[in-house]
Parts: sequence; C-alpha cells; structure tokens
Amino acid sequence: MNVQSISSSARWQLPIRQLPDLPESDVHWSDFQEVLELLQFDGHLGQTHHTRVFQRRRLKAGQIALNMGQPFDGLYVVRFGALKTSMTHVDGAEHALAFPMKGDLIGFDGICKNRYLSEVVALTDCDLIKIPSEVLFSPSRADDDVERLAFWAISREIVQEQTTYALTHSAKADVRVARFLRIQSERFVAMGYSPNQFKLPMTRRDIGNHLNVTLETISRAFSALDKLGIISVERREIKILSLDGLRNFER
Amino acid sequence: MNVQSISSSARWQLPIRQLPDLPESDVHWSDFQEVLELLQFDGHLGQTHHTRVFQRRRLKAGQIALNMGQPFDGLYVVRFGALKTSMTHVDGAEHALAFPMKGDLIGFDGICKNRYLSEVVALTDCDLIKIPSEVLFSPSRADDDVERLAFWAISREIVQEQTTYALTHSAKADVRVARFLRIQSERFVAMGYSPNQFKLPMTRRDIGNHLNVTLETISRAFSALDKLGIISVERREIKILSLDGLRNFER
DNA sequence: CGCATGCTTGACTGAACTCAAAGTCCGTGG
DNA sequence: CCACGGACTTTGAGTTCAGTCAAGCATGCG
Repeated sequence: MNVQSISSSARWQLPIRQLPDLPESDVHWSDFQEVLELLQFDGHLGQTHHTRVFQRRRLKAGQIALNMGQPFDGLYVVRFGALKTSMTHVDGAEHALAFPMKGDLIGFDGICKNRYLSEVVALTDCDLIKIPSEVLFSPSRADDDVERLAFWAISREIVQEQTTYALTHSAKADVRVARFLRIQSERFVAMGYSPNQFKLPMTRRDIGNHLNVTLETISRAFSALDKLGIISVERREIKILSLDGLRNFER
Repeated sequence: MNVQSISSSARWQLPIRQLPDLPESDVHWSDFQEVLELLQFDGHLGQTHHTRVFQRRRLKAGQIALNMGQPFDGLYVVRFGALKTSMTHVDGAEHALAFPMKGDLIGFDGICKNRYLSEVVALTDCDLIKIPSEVLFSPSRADDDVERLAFWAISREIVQEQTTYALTHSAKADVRVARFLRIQSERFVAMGYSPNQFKLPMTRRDIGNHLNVTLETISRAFSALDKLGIISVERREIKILSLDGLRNFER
C-alpha cells in the first residue's frame, strides 16, 4: 500500500474531535433566501415566501464535520471556509473526493443508506448551514421547495463530481495539476474572488490523494509550471500568471 | 493524447443513431411497482396505491440512448441489457463513467443544467423505463412518491459513483482489474445472476477507459489472474474460480 | 527555542504506456 | 453457405513517466 496517502492530519485531529459544541449564545441562523443565494440557485420554485430558517454550525480548522458511518441527519451548505471530503480505505490509504468551499453542498452521500459514507474535515475555520433531514423529508407541503432545492443541488454536485472524476483520467501528472489549478481558479471566481491569485487550503498530500499521484509529484509539477512562467508558487499561495498558458498545458 | 481511448465504436454507431423509433404497436409500459422492484427500493413512501405508468424504450446494441448535451427529458431505469455512460473530451479521449445494467438509473447528470452531460450507449440490446421530467417535477401531489423515489435513487447512484471512483485510486493496474471484477460479480448477484460466471458486456478498451489504464494492461492483468488460477478468462466470458483469491489480490 | 509538519529536490527503480505483430471472433455480403 | 474484413484480443520489446527512498530546508506552533 501507499504509506504516504495516510491522512496527514490524523494524529492531531483526534483530540479536536471531542471539542464540545458551542454555547447556546453562539448559535446563529440563516434564512432560506441566504441558502438560495449561496447555492446560486437559478431554477424555478413554487412558493414565493419562505419562513423556514436553518441553524448554522461553526467549525475550527482540523475539526471533523461528518464522520464516515455516522447516521445521516441532513445536508450542509458551506457558508464560508474550506473542507475536505475523503474516504479512508481498510489499508489506511486516503482518497480525497472533493474540497468543498463556499456554496458547496456536503453530506449528500448519506441519503441512500441513511449514514454518511465519507469523512468531512474542516481545512480552515468554517461555517455550515444545516438542512435537517426532518425538513428534507417533511410531509408538509411548506417544505416542498426545500426538497426541490436539495434535489437540484445534489444533481449539481454530481456534475461537479464527474468533472473532478474526469480530472484524474487519461493525462500525465503535471497536466492533472494544471487542470486542478484551472478548476480551483474557476471555483474562486464563482465565489466572487480573484481568479489569478488564491491560497490553497489543502496540503500537497491532499492534492495528491485527490489526483491520485504522490505529494512529490505535485510538488514537482508546481515547480515545473513555475519554471515555465505559467504560475508562481509560494507555498500555498498561487498566482496564475497566464491562464491561457495553463489551458494550453492541459492537452 | 491517447489515441487508443477514442471510442472504439464511433464509426459504426453513426448510421445507427438515425434509426427510427419503433412503431406504435411495439410501445410497452411499466407500472410504478415494477420500477420499485427494479430499483430495489427499501425506503418508505407516502401513498400505498400508484396508478402512474411509464413508457419503455427499447434499444439495439450500439444505439445511443442519450447524447451529450441533449436537453434533459427525464430519468431512465434499466429494465434489461447493459450500457455505457461516458464523457468524450475535446481531444477525443473517452472516459467511461459507468456500465449501467438492470436496476440502474440513467440520466441523473442532466437535472442540474437541464441537459445530459454524458453520452449513454447500449452495449447490448436494452430495455429502458422512462421517468419523464414532467412527472419528476410535477406540481401534483400524486407524483410526490415518484420524486421521492428519484431522490433516493440518485443518492444511491452517487454512492455507486464514489465506489467506482475509489476503484481507480491508489492501486496497481492489476489490483484495479481485480476490484473491477469483484464489483461486477457483486452487481450480477444483485441482479439475481451467478456471482461466479458472467459475460462482460464491454470491451477491454472500455474497461481501460473506466479504470484509466490501456487496453493492453487490462488484457495482461486478465492473463495474470488467469495464470494465478483466480479466474478463468475466455474472451468476455469470466469464471471466478476463487472469490477469496480475488479479494486477497485487492491489497 | 525546539520539534513536528510540510515542502522541495535528487537518484534510482519499476510499472505502465507505446509501438508492433499476429491470432481470434463475428457479422456482412457475395 | 462460405469467404472476407473489421474489430477485438493477446503477447512481446523498448521506453518513459511517476513512485520510492532519502536528505535537507522552511514554517509555524507550543
């Protein structure tokens, strides 16, 4: 097996898992409208007025948002921060499925079997909005729009998943890295940030586990793209000097 | 780029695409109960009596079920036969996402953007059951159960997708092939067939595009597993001689 | 200040890709 | 019905790319 793919943060996350919940006074709420905006929903809904509010959940960097196998209790929308969803194999090898950020949906793999099938860990401090399963599967007509929204969001996540799935296919390692950076850039744009400069929230090892290459290969690919003048790398701080160069490199 | 990954059947599929629909007399229907059984739905639904029926669609081997980019018009459940869903990149490289068979759902990547994002082609003669988008998004309360069922089935497909996604990660080529065969075996069991003997509906190239290795590597891995006495390969006819041996080989 | 984690780079090795050739199966048309 | 051709498969030989092992530096936290 691949020793390197063992979760880099497994050791120091353990004590943090037992962190107590925040005190009552720190509980905040988000309304339906904010969820719509976060998800950038562009479809059509039945009702015009929504009174439903959703509880938020704040996480510190390194904290586990959802454990693998834990009973399904709802979907979460990222309000801010970055996370990592991953599956750990029996042999300890980790597979990083995605890196959810603002506006992304979390927990949708838990609906089918009524337990979450992947682990979700906060890479930075995070704020999540919880859409509880009671609301999701409510018999009340008032919650139909919530269900429909979730339906739409899940389909969107599937597409996202397929895109990143394709990312790791049929290409040399440095091409995968170039694609990864391009997609990261596009995601930052979608969140309203700069496409040309951003800070990666994940380690080289995480990226490697995501693209199915080793962390050394990621590092070398970054250095190579830097030498070509396409990007500038300073630890996790990435500047894209030529987006066209990056795109050309992808084939 | 990888010339080998160009769809092997691209040439002779073209004329078949224009096949006319079957005559009216050949149109058949399936009721809600049959769909439930095919999907092996084990959740809870509100209503007890369903009158909704769904039109079937028959395909010949090689025919395209759904084109990439085509407007979304519904979900499909496989009644019998085997298909391949794939995405073709700009450079002509094909990525085989999945091989849907009896009881699997097709077309769920089309909901988000209202057009299908992958191509689906029949590998054998097929029979599909169509759940039209009108029913899926019907404002009628009578169709709530259809929507709920689709919701559940999509979540199941996500899990399936993540499983096969993990399949291609962090393992040597022959281990991937062993995993692939084990999963195929399990799927045949779920469909009520033998776990130890089955005929693969797809080519070596298709498997390669799915596992992200070349067709030669697939062929060599099959030969290696055959030599080890774990399986017996005769073209597409697979006999699993030792399921334990196959499992042990996976690590 | 010290240590753990993360990152970079180099040298070597091995697994998978590429190219090539030959055999097998199957559908089609004569 | 049989012959042909194309697609599919197998196997071999050489090459390349990424993994492995190792060493050293940077960073940030306690």
